[in-house]
Amino acid sequence: MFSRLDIEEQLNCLNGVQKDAVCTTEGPLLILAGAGSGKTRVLTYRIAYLINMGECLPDEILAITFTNKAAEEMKNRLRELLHIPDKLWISTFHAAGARILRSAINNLGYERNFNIIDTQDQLNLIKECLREQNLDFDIYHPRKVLSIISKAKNELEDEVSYEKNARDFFACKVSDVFILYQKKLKESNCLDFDDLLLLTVKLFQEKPELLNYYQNQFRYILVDEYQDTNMAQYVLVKMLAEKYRNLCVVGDDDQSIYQFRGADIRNILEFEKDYPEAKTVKLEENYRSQRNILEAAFHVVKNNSGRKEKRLWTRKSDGEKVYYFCGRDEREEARFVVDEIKSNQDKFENFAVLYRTNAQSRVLEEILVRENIPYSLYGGIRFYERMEIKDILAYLKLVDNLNDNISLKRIINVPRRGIGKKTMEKLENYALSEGITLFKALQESEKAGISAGIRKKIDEFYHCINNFYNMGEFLSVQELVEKIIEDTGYLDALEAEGTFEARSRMENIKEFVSAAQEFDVSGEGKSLTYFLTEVSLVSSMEVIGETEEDKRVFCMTLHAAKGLEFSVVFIIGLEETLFPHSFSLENPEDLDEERRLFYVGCTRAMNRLYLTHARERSFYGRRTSNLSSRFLEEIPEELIGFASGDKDKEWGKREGAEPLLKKEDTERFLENESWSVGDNVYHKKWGNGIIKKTGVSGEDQVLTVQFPEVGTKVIMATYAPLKKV
DNA sequence: CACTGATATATTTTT
DNA sequence: TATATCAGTG
Repeated sequence: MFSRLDIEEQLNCLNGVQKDAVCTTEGPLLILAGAGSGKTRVLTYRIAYLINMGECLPDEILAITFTNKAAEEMKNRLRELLHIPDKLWISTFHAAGARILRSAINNLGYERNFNIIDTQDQLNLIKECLREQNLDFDIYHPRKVLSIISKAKNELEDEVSYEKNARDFFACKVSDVFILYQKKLKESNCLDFDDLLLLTVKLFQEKPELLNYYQNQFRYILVDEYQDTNMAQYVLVKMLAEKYRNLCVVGDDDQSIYQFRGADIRNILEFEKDYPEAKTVKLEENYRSQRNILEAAFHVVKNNSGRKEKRLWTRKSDGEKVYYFCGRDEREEARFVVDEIKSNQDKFENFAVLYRTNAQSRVLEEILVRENIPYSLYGGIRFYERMEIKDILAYLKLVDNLNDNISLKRIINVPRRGIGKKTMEKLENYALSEGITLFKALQESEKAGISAGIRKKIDEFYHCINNFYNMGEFLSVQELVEKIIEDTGYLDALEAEGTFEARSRMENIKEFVSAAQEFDVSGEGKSLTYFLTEVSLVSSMEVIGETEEDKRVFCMTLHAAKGLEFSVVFIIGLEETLFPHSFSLENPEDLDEERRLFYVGCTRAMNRLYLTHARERSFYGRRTSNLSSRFLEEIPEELIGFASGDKDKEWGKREGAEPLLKKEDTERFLENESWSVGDNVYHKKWGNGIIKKTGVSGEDQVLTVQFPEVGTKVIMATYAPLKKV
């Protein structure tokens, strides 16, 4: 424990406003924290202050972050400030909801060992419901229906109240799907992400004594990224904070970038209306970026309507201008980026390349590989979303929760057991008519009218799962996983496949086993249920590619970059229809969100910012040429410098998007695509190989490549996912 | 029931 | 481009 003097000393590293934000512990407090204004620092110090001043005990604080990563980071920082870290409730809304529901969801007719399904499973379930309702996918687009349902849930509308409000024909049909979807979830004892919030609120509504319990426990509540909360989260906070009203929310309306997901910016704009006694603190001093960068970002975001008036300032100098580059196509753009990184004598880890869509990373990656630059790619397919991992998880989920029809259906024929569509139909019908779970129905497959041969297979599967279930108690998660991949023949099946892909799957499974082991060691006898919860909620942005410790260039979407900072930032693909994205062009509100996204991107940069675009790029197979992004035009000309060194070119006229590079410059970036016999190459599907022969067919270069794993293949160099090693 | 190849189709961001 | 779905065959 610190003495009062220690605390004051600790607070000396904060500025006056920050100190104010930390020390105003009682009553509602709104902290408007601009980008780079030391927000995280304020939050962690506030928590440390509360505890060290003896205002409350660690478990009386609830701190909500937007991502698991942010929660982790906050915990780590607090570990340095406090000696008693682990009792704090620091988590995302969803994790907090899951934790509460784990102890009390039986009040809502679910069991405590519920499973959490991810977006993919959600979509499959929606499709299943649509099929059962005989609804045409072309009219009732599954993704669309899912997003309607998800949106409803985030606005605390469950299937019952949605049905009441459904007015037109379409909504009525959606309502039917909603009801069926929810029924299936409940039968399987599964929750989706939205349920974690919706059901927590419901629980509190139906069991006031429970709400009361938590209200008493959480004397101090902090919510980070408040601008990105949705209605369900807003209500949840409001309920919990009602008793003590010691609610501190931190946010920046200019950085609200999740409205597409139901975040409601009004939550922050109207905080003062909800809590009239609230105090507001503005953190406007930016400690991160040089002035030019800040100015450029400001001049873009100021065009948004309905923002809270504010302007960041910095003590730093103007710094360099914002660099601009226009490439001929996306490869030239990528080559420019890589070239700049190489010619700067800076460390790789100081660079970040940000883009609007994950698809843009491919070209970039290609060039980075070719130029031998270590990099990390964030996003894309996440570890726990890989097919093989989801399969193993489905086994675990089923073992942990035998009601889970969703998981059962996923793995009953994985690896192949000869239990196909027809058989499943019979089983499902039987289960439905008897009102039992699918797992139960397996036991009675004879009554379901299934022939003896297949029945044998079903029995085998049943006993296999049953065996896991019975042993589950005595085994660690790692042991259970190992037993599953052995006994089900999952590994054998992969082995038998013998392809490069199968081998990489086995690698991933190995990695999963060690993740399970890690859990067993650190989790101190925590249950399988706990493991599954953790895995379901952790996004764990995966790091793909060369992982030379931390010395690598970071590539990620603009969304993923929120909360991070880098010395040098590239924002690429600044073109109309890409950024701003085409889906946002019709609606001014969506356009504002794109603009905020741009703002977030710019303010990640400390010392240097590059903005690039390409005049032509292939979109989804098709070549398209785009106008340069309107965001570029919104930046005052005097803040812009030309990366190509050509200062005479006119800036920002979209009509006149003539080459901004001189021809010689352009040629510098032109690709020297040469393949020769003997080159070692890497193919996405077939792995490493060696070029045996080169030739030309029409306009395309044809390569004959020998792959040790799969034999010799003839490949079109222009199209194949091929890289030099 | 499993596999193949052809065709269509949509293509953002994440807990 | 990458994936999903479908029809046809083994």
